[in-house]
Amino acid sequence: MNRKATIYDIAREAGVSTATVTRVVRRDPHVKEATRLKVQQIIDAHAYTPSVSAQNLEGGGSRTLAVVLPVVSNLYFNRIFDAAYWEAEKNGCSVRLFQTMENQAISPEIVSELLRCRMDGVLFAGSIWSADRDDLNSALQKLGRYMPVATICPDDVSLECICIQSDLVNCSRLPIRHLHTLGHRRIAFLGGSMHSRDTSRRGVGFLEQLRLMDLPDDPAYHVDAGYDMESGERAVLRMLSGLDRSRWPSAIVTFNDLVALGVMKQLKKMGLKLPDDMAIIGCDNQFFCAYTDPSLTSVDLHPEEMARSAVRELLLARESTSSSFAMVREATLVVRESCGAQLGFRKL
Amino acid sequence: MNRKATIYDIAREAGVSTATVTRVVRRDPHVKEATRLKVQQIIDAHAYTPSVSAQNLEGGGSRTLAVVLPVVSNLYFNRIFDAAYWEAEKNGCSVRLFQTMENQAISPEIVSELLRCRMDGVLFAGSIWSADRDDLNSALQKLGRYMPVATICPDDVSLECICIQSDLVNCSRLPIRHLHTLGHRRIAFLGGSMHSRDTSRRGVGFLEQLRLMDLPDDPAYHVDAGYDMESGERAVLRMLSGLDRSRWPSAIVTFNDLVALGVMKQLKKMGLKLPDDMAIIGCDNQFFCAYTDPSLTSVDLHPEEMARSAVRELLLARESTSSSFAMVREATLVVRESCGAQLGFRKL
DNA sequence: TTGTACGCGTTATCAG
DNA sequence: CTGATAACGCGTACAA
Repeated sequence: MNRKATIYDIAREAGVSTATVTRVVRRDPHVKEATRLKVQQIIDAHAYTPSVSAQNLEGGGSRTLAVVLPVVSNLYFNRIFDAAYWEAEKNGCSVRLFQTMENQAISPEIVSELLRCRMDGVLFAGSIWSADRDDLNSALQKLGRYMPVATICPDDVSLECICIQSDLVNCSRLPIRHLHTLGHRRIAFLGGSMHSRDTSRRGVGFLEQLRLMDLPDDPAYHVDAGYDMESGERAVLRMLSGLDRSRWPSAIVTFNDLVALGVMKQLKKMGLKLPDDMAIIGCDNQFFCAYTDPSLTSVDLHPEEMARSAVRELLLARESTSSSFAMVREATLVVRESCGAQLGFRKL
Repeated sequence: MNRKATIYDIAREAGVSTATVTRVVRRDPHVKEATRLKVQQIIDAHAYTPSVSAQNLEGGGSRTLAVVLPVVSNLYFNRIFDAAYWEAEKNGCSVRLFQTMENQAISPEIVSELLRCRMDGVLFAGSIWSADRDDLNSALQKLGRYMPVATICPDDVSLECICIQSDLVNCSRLPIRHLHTLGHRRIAFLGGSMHSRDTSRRGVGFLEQLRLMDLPDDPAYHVDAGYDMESGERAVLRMLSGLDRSRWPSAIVTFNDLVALGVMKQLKKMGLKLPDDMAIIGCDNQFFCAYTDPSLTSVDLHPEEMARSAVRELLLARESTSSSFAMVREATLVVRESCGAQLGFRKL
C-alpha cells in the first residue's frame, strides 16, 4: 500500500513552494499559468488530495454531524438517518452514525467519543431518555458546551437542547377519533413498553385519548408488547385468549407497523376476517403499508421531516448563540383498508 | 459554543509539559501518582479529549472504512451497511457511508473524496458496474494503490480487488428447480433491468437455467421492470394483459421481495388466488416475507455475511500485500407458502 | 507572482 | 519520572 503524497512531495517535485501548491489546489487566480500547469500535472500524477485530517486540524470544525440512534436497521431510524444524511449533504456536511443498541441512557462513552471526533453537531434519536432526567440534561449540557445538540423526542419532554418533538398527541388522537367515527367503541393498544421512557408516552397518551372520548380504558386492552412482528403476534394472542369473546375489542391500534404486521398475521391464523372482524391501525406509515392485505391504515409522524429540521437547526445553531427550543411536526393519518372502509362494527 | 481545550491548555494549567498530559491520557505507568492525579483533575474539569484529527495527522490511518452504495434506505443495502458497521466496530473501526444514488459508474468525485478522507479501506456495493470495464478497473486500481478495496458484486465479474460475489447462479437455479419439482413449467421473471450491468446478470442467469431444464424461455415471460413494488404491479399487469390466458405462466420469480410485494397485490386485485393460481418466489428474504399473505418464499443471498467478509478482508489486507481475489457465499432458498405447498399446477 | 514561516493539536524521541 | 522538541500535512499571513 503506497503512502499518500503530501503537499511537500508535490512542492519538491514541482520545484515550487507548498504555498504555491495550495494555491493551485484552491484555484487561486494569482498563479502564473505555466506554474499552474506544471504543478497540476504533478498533482494528477500522484492523485494528490489534501488530507482532511490536516485541514480539520487547521480549520477547526470537521463539517461532520453525528447521528446517534439505537439501530439503523430499524425502518424508522433508517428513515431518520437517511433524511439527515441528505440534508447534511445538501449543506456540504457529512454524517457519522453511532448505534447505541438498546442502551436506554446516553452513555459517557458516546459523549466522549463525540467530543473526541470534534463533531459539528449531534442529533439524538430514540432511547436516550434515561430514567434520570438530571443525568440526561447534564450530559446534554456537557455536549452543548462544545457543539449544537438536537434530539427527536416525545412531545412531553423538553430537554435543554433543540427538541424536535414527535406529535404523539395526534398519534393517539387521530386513530382513535377515526375509529370512533367508524363506530368502534372497544379499542385496544398493543406494543411498546411502559418500561421505556421513550415509548411509554404512547401508551399513556392512548389511554388519555380514550378517556377524553368516554371510551372504556379496560387495562386488558393495553398489552405491553415490544416493537417487532413477533411481539405483535404474541401480544394479540395473549390479549384475546385472556378475554371472553364478548369483550374482545373491535379495533386494535399498534405501536408501529411492524407490530401491526404480526397482529394481522395472528388474527388471520385465528380465522378472523380483516378488517371486518377487527380493524387495525398502525404507526409510521412504512413503505409496505400499501401492500399488506388488507392495506394498513397508519399514522405518519414524518420522521424524515423531523430529521431534516434537526439538521437544519443544528447547522444554524453553529453560527448563533446556544439555542434551546422545541418544535413539533404534526402527525397525519393515512387511511387505507385495514380500519374498515365503512362503519366498522364487529360482525361476530 | 466553547472552544475545546487543547493539550496545551491542560499542560499549562497543570503546570506540566504536554508530554506528561499525553502520558496521563494514555495511562502510561511512568507517571508519579501525584502528578497523574493533578493532571487528571484538570482534564476532567475541561472534559478534555485528544482531537482525532490531530491524532490521525500524526498516526497515519483514520481507522475508518468507507461503504459506498446507492441508497441506505433500500432494505438490501441497509443490511449490508448495518453488518459492515458492526463488523468494523468489533475491530475498533468506524464506518463512513457514501450514497451514490443511481449513478451507475463509480465517479471520479467519489474516488477523490475517498482519498481525501484517508479511508483505511472501501467497500463498494451495487451499481458501480460501469458500462466500461476498463474505466472501472482503472478507478479501482487508483484507489487500490492507497487503500484496500472490496466489492460485493455479481458472480460473473472479477475485478482487481477483493470480490465478494453474490451467488447469482443459485439465485436463479434454486427457485426454478424448486418450482419445477412442484410441477411448474411456465415460469416468468419480473423486475431488474437489462440496462444495468449490475442486475441484468439476474435476468440472463434466469434464462440460462430455464434452458438447462428444458423449460420454455418465452421472451414474454421476461419483463424488464424495476426494483420496487410499483414496478412489480405494473410489470405483472403488462405481462399478463399481453398474453392469452392459456399462455399465462404458472409461476413468477421476481427480482426482489419488493417487486414480489407489488406482484402479489396486483394479482389479488385481478382476483387470482395465491399460491394456487400463481406461485411466487422473491429474492432477499426480507423481514416481511414471513408476514405477507401468503408468506413469501425467497432466496437469501446473505448480504450480511458478505458485508462482514468484506470488512474482515479489508482489515486483513491493510497488513498484507495488496490482495485481489474472489469468494462466494452460497445462496439459499427459504421456502414459505407463496410457491405452493404441494404440486402447483395452475388450476384455471 | 512566489516563497518563508508559523500555527493547528498530538505523539514520539531523546535528554535530563 | 519529566520536559523539550521535532515531526505530521496543511493553510495563511506576510514578506519579497
